[in-house]
Amino acid sequence: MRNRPGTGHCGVDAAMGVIEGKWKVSILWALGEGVCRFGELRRVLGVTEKVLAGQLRELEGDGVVVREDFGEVPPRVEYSLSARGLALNSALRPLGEWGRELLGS
Amino acid sequence: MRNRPGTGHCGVDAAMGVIEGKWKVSILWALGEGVCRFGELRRVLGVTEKVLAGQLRELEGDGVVVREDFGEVPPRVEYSLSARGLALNSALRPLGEWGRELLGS
DNA sequence: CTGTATCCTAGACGATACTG
DNA sequence: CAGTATCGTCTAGGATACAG
Repeated sequence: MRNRPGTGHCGVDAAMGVIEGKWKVSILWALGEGVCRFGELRRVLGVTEKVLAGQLRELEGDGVVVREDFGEVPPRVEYSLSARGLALNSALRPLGEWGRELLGS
Repeated sequence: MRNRPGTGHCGVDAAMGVIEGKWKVSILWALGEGVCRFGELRRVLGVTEKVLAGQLRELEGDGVVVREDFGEVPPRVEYSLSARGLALNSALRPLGEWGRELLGS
């Protein structure tokens, strides 16, 4: 969903652009628990390789996720949160509390 | 975008469900400035009636926006934020700051 | 194991016309 | 003015197959 309007709340829009994607916040959440391998992430979330790879590429491009390739055979790649990713997770917390209240009402 | 996973960060997911939609946060932002009529909103955002109406219905259904119909002729309808909507706007602020930092880097 | 390449579908969004 | 009704488009996401 590109082409977001820039009505003045630009910061939120920028953040939404980063978060947008069906699995992004789930990935952020999972990586918040600690480093995670591709396949592990895949199993936990229950998402196809193509989609997971895509979301990870975007998160990586936005600098919130770090990809580390160990260049081994068989392949071993680990994903983790960058400092920026950690900050994003924190910024998401109030929203999470708001949502939780919504659920319990 | 329904069918979000429930990996444990359920609150954020619930919130994302409410916010999801190209114009939702813009609407929230605009109404944060004060009460607003349908056409006014439409002009400010530059969105079609159909889409705006849809987004407003959903926000109303989620209890963050209040619709007041004055039953006049010609029609006069005003939209505003509920207490819950105000809280949502506040919960969005940290995310906005995170996004702003992202922009200025 | 960690991806990429194709193909396909649902649904969000937009353009336009119309109504009370 | 504040919508509803139709129709068309576009793309994110899913299924599947294949590759290094």
